[in-house]
Formats: sequence, C-alpha cells, structure tokens
Amino acid sequence: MKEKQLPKYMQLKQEILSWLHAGKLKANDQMPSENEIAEQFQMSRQTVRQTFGELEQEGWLYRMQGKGTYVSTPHTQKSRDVQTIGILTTYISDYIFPHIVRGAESALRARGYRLLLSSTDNDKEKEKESLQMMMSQPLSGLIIEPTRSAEGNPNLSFYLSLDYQHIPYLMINERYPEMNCPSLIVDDEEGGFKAAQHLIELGHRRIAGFFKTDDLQGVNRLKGFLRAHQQYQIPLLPELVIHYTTDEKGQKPYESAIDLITQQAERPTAFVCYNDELAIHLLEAVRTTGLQVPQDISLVGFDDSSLALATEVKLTTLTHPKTQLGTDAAELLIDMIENKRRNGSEAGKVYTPELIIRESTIRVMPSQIG
Amino acid sequence: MKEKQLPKYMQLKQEILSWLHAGKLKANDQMPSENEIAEQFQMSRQTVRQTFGELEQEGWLYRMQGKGTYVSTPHTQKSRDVQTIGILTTYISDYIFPHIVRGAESALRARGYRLLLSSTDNDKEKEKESLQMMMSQPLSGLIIEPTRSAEGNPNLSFYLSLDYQHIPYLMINERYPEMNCPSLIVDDEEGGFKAAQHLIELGHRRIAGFFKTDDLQGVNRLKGFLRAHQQYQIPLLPELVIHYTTDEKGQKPYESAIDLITQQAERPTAFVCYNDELAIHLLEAVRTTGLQVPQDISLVGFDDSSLALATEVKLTTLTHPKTQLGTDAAELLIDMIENKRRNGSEAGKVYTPELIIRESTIRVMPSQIG
DNA sequence: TCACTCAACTTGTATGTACATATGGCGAGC
DNA sequence: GCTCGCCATATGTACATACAAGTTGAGTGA
Repeated sequence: MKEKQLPKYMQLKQEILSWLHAGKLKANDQMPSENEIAEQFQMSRQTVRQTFGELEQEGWLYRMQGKGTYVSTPHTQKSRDVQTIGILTTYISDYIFPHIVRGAESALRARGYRLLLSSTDNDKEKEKESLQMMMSQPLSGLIIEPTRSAEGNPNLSFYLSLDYQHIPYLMINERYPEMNCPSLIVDDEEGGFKAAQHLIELGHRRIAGFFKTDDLQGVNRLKGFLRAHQQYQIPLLPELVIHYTTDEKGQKPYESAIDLITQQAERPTAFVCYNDELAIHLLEAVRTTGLQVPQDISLVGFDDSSLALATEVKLTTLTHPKTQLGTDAAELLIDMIENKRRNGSEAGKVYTPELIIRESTIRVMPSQIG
Repeated sequence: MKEKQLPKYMQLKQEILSWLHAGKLKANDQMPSENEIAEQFQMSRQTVRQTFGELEQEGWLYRMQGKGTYVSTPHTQKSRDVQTIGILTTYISDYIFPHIVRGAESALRARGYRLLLSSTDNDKEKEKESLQMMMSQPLSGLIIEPTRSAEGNPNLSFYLSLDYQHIPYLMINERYPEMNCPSLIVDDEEGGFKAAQHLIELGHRRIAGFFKTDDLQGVNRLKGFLRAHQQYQIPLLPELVIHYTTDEKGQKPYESAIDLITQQAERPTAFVCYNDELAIHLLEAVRTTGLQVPQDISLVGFDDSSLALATEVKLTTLTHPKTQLGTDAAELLIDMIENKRRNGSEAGKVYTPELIIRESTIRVMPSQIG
C-alpha cells in the first residue's frame, strides 16, 4: 500500500467539488454550516474550515459572517477554467504566418483557450522580452517558432525555466537542436530536393538557387537543392547559388538575378527561389531584362502562398501546411496540457512538401541547351 | 475610539509585509520558523500559520515542509504589473488584418503590454464566445473590429459590461452606431468617391461597382461610388452595381463580371472593386473573356495590399492605413488606460484613403465610347 | 403596531495539544 | 572514509476549546 491516503480536508474538498460538478449545489445555494458538515463527516470544525478556506480562495464558495457559506456564481467559477496559451512567432503579418496563427487561434478558441500572441521580428532581444512578458502571468502552454535558428539560442535559460515550471511547449517550422520538445516541422530539405529534381527532369542543367540562409529553413532547402544535383550528377557552378540574409532580401537576390541573366556567358534556364515572395520579386527581375517566364526562365517558389496565384503566370511551388500546421500545433499542445503528457521530441510531426506544377516551369527549350 | 483593532494575524501580516518592502528580507531569505515568530510576538503557532498561509496565497512567501518558510523571488511579486490587452478582429489571416494586428502588437510589446488575440470569422456567435473568454480574466483594454456591423449588435450586453467594469475599449475599421467609444475608421465613402471620380475623369461612363454589403465598409464605399455619379451627373444603370455577401464572394462577383462583359449590349469600361483581393479575382475574369486590363477594362482596387503589386498589371488602388491603424489604436488605448481618460467618441481618428494610380486604369479608348 | 431585547445560529479569531512527515546534520559503526 | 540510522527541527494535518462578532427571527413590552 504505497498509495497515500489523502488528508481529510482534501477528501472533503474533493467531495464538495463533486457536489458542485454534479449540480447538487447550484449558484448561491447555501452550504450546510461548518458544524453540520463536521458532525456529518465526523471531523472537527477546524478541519472543515480549512477545506472551506481553500474552496473560498479558489473561488468556489463565498462566506458571510453570521449568515453562512454559499456557492459562487458559475461565472466566477468557470472563469478559472479559461486557460491561456502563448504563440511566439518571428513575424505576424508576413506571408504564411497569418495562416499559421489563424489555424492555431481557431483550434484554441474551439477548445476554450485564450491566445496570447507575440512576435520577435527575428530578433533575439525581442524574443527575450516576449518570453518575459508571456511568462509573467499564468501560462498553460507555449507554441514557439524559433528565432534565427541557424545562429544558436541565447535565451536557453528561459526555455529551461519553462521545463522547470512544467509548462508544456512545442516548436513549429524549425527547432533548436539542443532542446528536447515536440516539434512540427516541414521537411524543407525534401522540398529543396523536389524543386531541383522537377527542373532537372524537365531538362534544365543550369539552375540557380536563391536561399535565405540566416534561418534553418533556407539552409535545409539549400541542402536539398544540392543533394538533387549530386544525385543526378549535375555539376553545379558556385556562382549559381545565391545566399542572402533577412536584411538583404530586398536588394541582393534581385540584383544577383539580373547579373546572372546579363553577365553570365551561359545564363541559367531556371531559378529555385527561397519562397513565393522572392519568386514574385525575381519574376519582376526577369521581366526587366526582357526575358519571359517560363519561356526563357523557369521559376519554382516555395510555400504555395496566395501570391503564387495572384500573378498572371501562376507559380509552380511546393506546399506548406500553413493553417493545418497551426491547428495541429494547438491540438497537440492541448493534448499535452490536458493529459499531462511529458515533453519529448517523439511526439511531433514532419510534413513533406508536395510539388504543385503550374505555369512558371516548362521543359527546357532546344535553343536553351548549351 | 471607533477604530477597530486589527486582528492579530492581520497585524502580523502588515508587519511582515513591511519587512519585505523595507528590504529587511530579500528574495529566498529564510523566514524565522513559525514557533520562533509565535514566541517573539506572543501568539500561538496556529495564528502565525494563518498569517503565513495568506502571505503564501498572495505570492509573498513559499513554504517547504521540513525546511522552512522563504521569501518569494521579486519576479513573482512584480509580475503583477504586466497588463493584458485584447484584440478582437473579424479575420486574422486574410488580407490587411495581419498588418493591423502586427502594428498593434509591436506597439503593445514596446509598452510592456501583452496581446490577447481572437477572431470572430464575422460570426456573431463566435464574437460572443470570444468576448466571454477574453473577459474571463483581468483585461486592461480591448480593441474591437465590429462583426457584420450592418446588421445590428446582439452582443450589446457584453459591451455594456465593459463600461460597467471600466475597461477602456475602442473600435477600428467600423463602429456600432449605438455605442459611444473612440473609433479609428477609414473614410470609406470618400474612398469610394475617389475611385469613381478617378475613372470618370479618365472618361469612363459605364463603370460597374462590386461591393460586399454585409459590412459597413462595403456599404460606405458603395455610397461614395453613387455620390460621385450624382455629382458628375453620370446616369448609373442599376445592373452595373453588384452586391454580394461574404458567403458569395467566391462566385457571384466573378460570374457577374463575366455576364456584364458578355451579355450587356454596351459592356462596361471599368470596374470598381470592393478590395484588391476581389480586383485580382476579377482580373482573372476579364482575361477569361479574352479582354485585357487596362486596354479594355480599367480596374480599381481598395486597400493597397501586397496583392496590388504582385500582378503583372500593377493595380490602381486606394490606400488603407493598415499597420499604422493598428499602432494608433494600441497607443490610443494605452493612453486611455494610463491616463484614465474616459471613453467617448471624440477621441478617435478618421483616415482618408489616397488614390494610388498604377497600371490598371487608363483613359478610355475612343473605340470604347458608345 | 412598533421597537427593542435576546437567544440561537452563523462565521471569525485565537490558543492549545498531538502526531505525521520531510529535511539536514551528527555520530556510531562498518 | 563511507553508510546508516537517529535526532532535532521544520512544516503539515487534525482535533478541541473558547470567545468575538455579525445575522436572523421569535418573543416581549410599551
């Protein structure tokens, strides 16, 4: 019999809570007096007082000297059940993030959770501020999109204190390798591979790749891009791989694309773009040189965002779960909270991007072949 | 001597709190044991326990069985200062809303407020749920984007209870006429007027208007559209004004546009679209009929969203403050909270949309003139 | 009929005792 | 030098008693 008997006052508390849940006692009903309960349960009035004290603290009962003890209104009771979950993303308004937030928000609302939202603008210092503010009041769980994950994790101590406080959390899109928690990620390497493979199978041999490499997403897409070239034994000229950072995204890739088209002896026949946003941007760049997509240059985007359908030439791109990712994250987190599952990386999920072939890619023209 | 002597346990509580405030006891210092205090203050251990119990409840102390009682970290104490503000929008992921949310979020974060986010999907029932959840825990203020504002306000009681609880709130984008609070709105009627005026001055005489009329935004844009026709004394055929609701937005305007082009004896030469999203959609519709924008049909969008620049033919559109609106809303609300300004409609702000002329509108061709 | 008193009941405060249980240090014994 | 067990001390639980203070209603008296 290792199992410990609950203290009497706790047993009484459970009993009374069960009365409330069973509807035996309704709002503003008067409770039996302390002495009545004491006699009925064969315990002293002091013990009953201890129980009533806790129940009052927790908002289930209220007491009036000289009159008696009463059941609180359901409003006051139920409100304690509303829990809050935080989401910390890099950006809010850009691109696919609103869809992730929306998926999570609707799942959370349906399950009765409130959503705290904060963004980091991909800035470690803001990530720290946001974590501090979020944790300053009771939090039931946290969904995190890591900030600049290719550069390590200076806010590790905050994440450790999440463990210490037993607050469940999970990561989306990317992960900090040193942390052991469930993560919902997209297999970006596979996506990069599929993009390059698609173009190679269409006969392209000079494919330029534009990748944002200050987050793991871009690094992994690049990795898959390279692996496809190796696997198909296509030599890849170093100047056909363009790296850029978040700060440079407005200029560098655009100018590099124009350079590649106009300067290179043999211009590339296809671009693999870090995402749809960049693809649209490079579509412009191609047009300014007088060339056409897809006749002269094939384009592959990433993420299947709304932008991919807004253009006249609909973009070939790779899917991103977006809303589904947000919904899955919220539901997994709620499951962790309600079933007290421990953290652990085994839980997560990996999404494989699927290629969507539209109008921006085309079999390489005979005239283009070197 | 009316003044009642405080109970002993309360006196002790005051005493211990004064120790904490005076810095006599620092974080994680060990308190004297219950028995020591009891002897020192000439009271029983039970009384000391009562005091300690309350101080523990309030977060000042924590107790460890067998070890002793300790002072909590200042973190736990000071954290009570972080306040929470809610934002209730119709949509989260769509269109310009992410920008509004982003503007508000960054302003709030900078000022040390947390952001609770919820959406209504333009559904009154969900609006009610969201309000309930938000108000279930302390809230310092609320930013509301009204749901289906053209159809009245069934959740009025919730808004009245905001007043009752002295929670400041303000409205963005639209307003419930019966409520007296600051509102930040865009002068949509002026926008509708400018859109029509622009086309009229380019010589267009048969201008079709597509408006979503289940919210006030669309109704007002339509109003301005009509006013321009009156002012320039252009007769407007009833069949050139297309109404639709949120549910119909995928089909009705698209089909109506094709009908207008193909069925009408004299097809319209320009479309005024409820927003950029619809404009892109109708751009497609025009293309399927073999006509071109802007040569055959001029298009005006609304809101200057990122979509307006994604297309090959850059959209002529009207500005929307978006991020600025979110930032302004957050800062006004913080001002109301911190300076205890009362609600009142005098505070708000009205933004006037500006016309941005791009490539989708053109002077009417001689061949087009009936 | 009205106002007052008072008894009986409620919860609030205060103290005393007893034992249970968790912690940490000390010393005996290996 | 290490381990084990004991002990002192801390908080946790439980019960008993006493009186204070607020509420209610029945009973009393003018």
